[in-house]
Formats: sequence, C-alpha cells, structure tokens
Amino acid sequence: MTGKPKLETVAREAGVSIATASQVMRGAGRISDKTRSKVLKAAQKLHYVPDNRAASMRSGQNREIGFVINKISNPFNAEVISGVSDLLEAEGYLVSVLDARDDPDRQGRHIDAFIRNGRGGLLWVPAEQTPHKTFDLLTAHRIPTVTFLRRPEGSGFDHVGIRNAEATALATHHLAGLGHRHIAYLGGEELTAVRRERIAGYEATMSERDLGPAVIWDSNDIKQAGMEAMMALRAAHPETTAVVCNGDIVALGACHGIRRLGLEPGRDVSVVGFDDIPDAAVATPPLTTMAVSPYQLGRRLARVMLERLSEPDGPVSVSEVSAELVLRATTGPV
Amino acid sequence: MTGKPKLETVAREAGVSIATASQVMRGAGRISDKTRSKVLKAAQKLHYVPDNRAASMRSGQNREIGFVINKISNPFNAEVISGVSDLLEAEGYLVSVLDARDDPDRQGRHIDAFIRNGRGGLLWVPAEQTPHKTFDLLTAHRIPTVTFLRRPEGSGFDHVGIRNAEATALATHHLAGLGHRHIAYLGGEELTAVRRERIAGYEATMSERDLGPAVIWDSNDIKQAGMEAMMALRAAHPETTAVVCNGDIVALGACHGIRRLGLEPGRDVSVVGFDDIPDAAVATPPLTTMAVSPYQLGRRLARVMLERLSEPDGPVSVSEVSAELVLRATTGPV
DNA sequence: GACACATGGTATAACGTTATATCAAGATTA
DNA sequence: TAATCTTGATATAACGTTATACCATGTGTC
Repeated sequence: MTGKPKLETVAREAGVSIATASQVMRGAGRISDKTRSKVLKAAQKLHYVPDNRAASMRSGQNREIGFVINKISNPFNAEVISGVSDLLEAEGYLVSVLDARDDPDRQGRHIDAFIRNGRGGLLWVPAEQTPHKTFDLLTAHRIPTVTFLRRPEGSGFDHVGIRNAEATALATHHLAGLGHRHIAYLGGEELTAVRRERIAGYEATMSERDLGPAVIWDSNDIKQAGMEAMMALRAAHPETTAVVCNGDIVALGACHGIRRLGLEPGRDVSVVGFDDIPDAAVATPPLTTMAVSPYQLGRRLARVMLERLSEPDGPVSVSEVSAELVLRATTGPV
Repeated sequence: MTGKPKLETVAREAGVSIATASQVMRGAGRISDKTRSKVLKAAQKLHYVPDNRAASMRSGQNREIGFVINKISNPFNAEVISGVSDLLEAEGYLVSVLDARDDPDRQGRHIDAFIRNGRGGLLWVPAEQTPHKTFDLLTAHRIPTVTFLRRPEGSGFDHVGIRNAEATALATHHLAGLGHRHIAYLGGEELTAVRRERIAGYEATMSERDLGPAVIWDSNDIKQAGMEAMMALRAAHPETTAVVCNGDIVALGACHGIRRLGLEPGRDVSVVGFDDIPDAAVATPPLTTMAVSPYQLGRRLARVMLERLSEPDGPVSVSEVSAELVLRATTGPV
C-alpha cells in the first residue's frame, strides 16, 4: 500500500473510469450491478476513504455541522448536544462541538475556521458582546445558521430559545402563592440577554403582586459561589424567605448556604432553580426547579437546522419553548 | 458583492497575480511592502476569507485537531478540553470536540469523517471495544494520533494517561493506615482497561497488607446509582468500613448512601474518590479523593500532539501522570 | 563589460473530487 | 430500414488553493 488510495486508484483496480467509480461511491447515476460490485470490491480492497475536502469543494455541499457553545461542561448543554447530534447524525450529518467559553475572540476564531472549511451549517449560542461583523460574515457567506438560547437583536437567523421571562414569572408566582413576600433573585453576574429576560419576569411578578422590594443578587455560576452569595444575601436582607435562582448550580450552592446558616431549605428559605440538571433530582433536599428538557430542546434545534438546510430561502423560524415548574422539596409555605 | 471572493478576485482588485496574492496572504515568499499592502487592502475591502479545503488539499497541511472523547459533560473531561485547546490554540491550531459517548459505532463515524476531511491530528479516548480496523485506518492514513487515558494494547500511538494502579494502591494504603481492614472497591460497571488497572492496584494492596477479603461492587457512573450501590454493598457486607471509588461522582453518591443508612461519611465509613471534580471540594463533607489536574493533563496531551506534529517520525511517547491523594473529610480512623 | 547574484514577481501544474456533456451500442418504434 | 430512445459508461472542465519553476529586472564584483 503506497500512498493514500484515491478515486483513480480504485478506478484502475476495478478497470473502469474515474467518473464511474465516483458514481458508484455516491450511489448516483446509472451503473450496472456488475460494474457496481466490481468497484465496491476494489474500494474495499484498497481501504478507500473519499476526501471530503475535494468533494465538498466541488459539489458545494458539506454534511458537517458545527455547534459553537459556551460551557461544554454544563450538564444542560451536554444534554442539548446529545439531542442535537442524535437527530442530525440520523440524517447523515456530523456534529462537531466548539467551546467558545463565552469569549468573543475565541468564538470569532471558531466561526472563522468554520467558514474557511466550508462547513454545512452552524448551531450557535452567541457569546455576549458578539461583534456585528461576526453576524455579517455569516450572512455574507450564506452559512445556514440557527442561534440558540441567545437571540442577537436584529439578527435574521433562525432561533430556538426558552421563554425566560415566563419561566421566572411562574417561579415567582409559585413562591408568592406559598405566602412569600420577600423573594430575591439570585445568580448570574453580567446582564446577559438571558438573565435580563429572567429578571424581567421576576420583577414584573413582584410588582404585579405588590411584593417586594425586588432584590437582585449576583453570583458566579459555580456551587461554591452560590453558597457564599446566599449567605451574603441573607446577611444583607435577613427578611428574605425565598429565592428564584438563575440556574440550578447556583441554587444547589444556595441550599448549602442556607444549611450553613443553620436553616433548612424548603422550610426556612425556599429555593427555585433553573434547568433541572440531573443533580437537582438527587440533591438533599431535591431541588424545585424550572425544567426544559435539554434533550428535546436539542432535537428541536436540530430540526430547525434540517428545515433550513432543505429550504435555504424559507421563512425565518423563531421558536420558544416554555419551561415547566417541577415541584420538589426546596419550596414550602412561609 | 456577487459570489464569494476568492484569491483571484483579490488579485484582480489589487492588480497582481494570483500567486502573489497567495504569498501575501500566507506571509510567504518575497514580496515588496508596496504590493503587500495593496493586496492586504484589497482582501479587506472584499472581506476575503481563504478556503481551507483547497489550501489544505493542496498543501497537505491542516491545523485542525479533533478530540474524540466519551462524555463531554463530565467536568473532568471539560477541564481537559480547556487545557488542550488553550495550548493548541496558542499555537494556531483549532480544536473541535466530538462526543462518541462510548459507542464504537459513533466513534467510528467520527473518526471516519475526520479522515475524510483530512484533519491535522487526532486526540482520542478510544471507546472500549474499539475494533481493530479503526486503529489500522488511522495508521494507514498516517494521522498524527495521541490516545488519552485508555491505551489500546499494541497500539503504536503516542499516549498520555494516569497511573491508575498506583493511585488506587495509594488510596488503599491510606485507608489501611487509618486502621481499616475491610475495604471495598466501588463503582464502574464493565471491566474497562482503566477500571481493571484501578482494581489491580486496590487488590494488590489488599493482599500485600493482608487485608481483606477484596470486594468489588459495580455501579453506574451517576450519583443516584452510587448511592444505591453503597447501600446494597453495606447490606451484603456490613463489615465494610471503607470504600475506594472508581470516580468522584460515585463517591459522592456513596456518601449520600452512607447518610441514608444513618451513618456519617468519614466517621463510620471512609470514602476515597477519584478525579477531584469541582464538586468534591464543596460537598458536605468535602470528599477525600485522588487528584490529577485535568487542565494540566490536557496541556500535556496538547504538548505531546505538538511534538508529534513537528516530528512525524519521532519516537513514540508514552507518559503517565501520577495522581495525588487529596485529604479532605471523608476518610478517618476506624 | 561580463559575470554572478539578489529581488520581486508570475505562469502553471498539481491536490481529489463531482457535474456536465458526450458517446457507443443495443433495444424499440414507425 | 431509418429514426429514436435507453442504458451504461467515459472525458473533461471545474472547485480554490499552494509549490515549483521560471523570468525579468536591478546591483554588485572583479
């Protein structure tokens, strides 16, 4: 075996032309069964693997989809990735994941490389502070793009997201219904679009039901930080009896913090999370949280991409999924 | 703007030949400052983005590295990915992650697509049950490959891994030193290579120090399963006062199980984890565990890849990193 | 003034596919 | 029998780069 076998090698081995070999490999054109099997046999014998670069360059098609996401380790994201790839792989596409870690530069490099390699489509959670030229680049190169979770304003891309404001409103109503009046919003650091929406839902409900005053407390998105933030929050606002959290990880941290203060989550202070990550169900006590099935969300995302791919000039689709309140043990009456 | 700009478009705009434009874009060859800036300006004006497929096809070079891994959501893996990409990106490479979810088929498809696209290098945690032809394919196509964690026997690939047997031996010695005699090994399901090594280290120490008898108890790698397995283990072997765990997630589950039995981790039953995931430090009680810095491991992996890339025919490098015992609160005297 | 040599630029053949047009030969029809 | 259609296969020009070889100039050197 000397050098990578190419279509020419296979064709020669099978005693046919390159064009014929190509058609057999793609299952296209009109080829007799006899020559088809001849070519197939030759390809197998030589361990022929087609070169996608040449193929996609010539055909203008590429069944590789990129998924630019921001925290690969978040179990929620991981499930989304599973949903996305299960569906797309079943359709013969291949999904590769790029973690931008919320850094616009890194994201830019990824998308650049993506365009350079002529990939077939892009699933994308745009980093906050994404420069405009990134959008322009994608539109200019006519890359089928679906944004996820974060919807850059004025973008003409398809989008799949979560009804954030609705979800936190629901959570706040739930707590208010249990008699809580001093409900705080805990978690997140910067005013990202998603967080802004969630806070809006919370604040709207607070003023609608005349509760208050609204308290927003920042926290980094790790357990430890959530714990510390909860303790600091209670120190500053001892009247707080319930918190709506920006995410489950912070919520779980908050529960630890409550314990540290000698109190019991769900009895003394109620906590609602967001995401319903696997740990939420098995934590002690199990976490009440806003759930959207990430796997299903991933499938939805994939479906939108498939539609866009099959109809490049179809209408822009924007779909938002509602979150459900999953009642567990961290919320209770005052 | 009509159609994607290519090198030819840029060259025409700048009034030079394609060859010259190409040299400018690559910063190669001998070009005067005057024409260089002419070309650069033209490229910018036209928003030219080179096509990597054509380039890599012609040059035989590709600075895209694939990382085939098995559970993207595992925080340990996520950190490894960070370490890998930080180093490789600094060197101008780009890392895309493919999650094979331990399915040899999916893995096969990924690697296939990988070869098809002529990527530059492969970092790879081989799925158990990886068929031989996958190895052969990679060697035949001379893809620079570094395996990670799992080292397929007889593979001629570079490798970076953890000294598993040494680590569990250390853990077992530690427990024995605290006076424990009935130490069990908890976690893992199938006899993967890694688990085999870890069990070997545990068993060797058990017999070496004449403890025993050795007990191996299976568990799926999620918290809930760890909890249930721990309770079942104690039911079957009530004399057990310590467990060495296959991973932190199971270990944290085990701690829950111990609590459920009305006992206290670290006082009544000692637990040692493996991986030192972020949660280990903030759990209650904080988990004693075997730590290898996944970030550093990722960097090491990247470095091995860089060496291989710069010296394709250099000697095969196999490096194994020792794990350290991190003492926290889940181990104590009998 | 003949020679070498450095400098700046260009023409052109690959790289491995696929799409298009074309062709030969046998089958069908009028 | 000539004209048309089908079937199965092929030749060839792209796709957008880069590497190689080459060709003009100008610049020293003896």
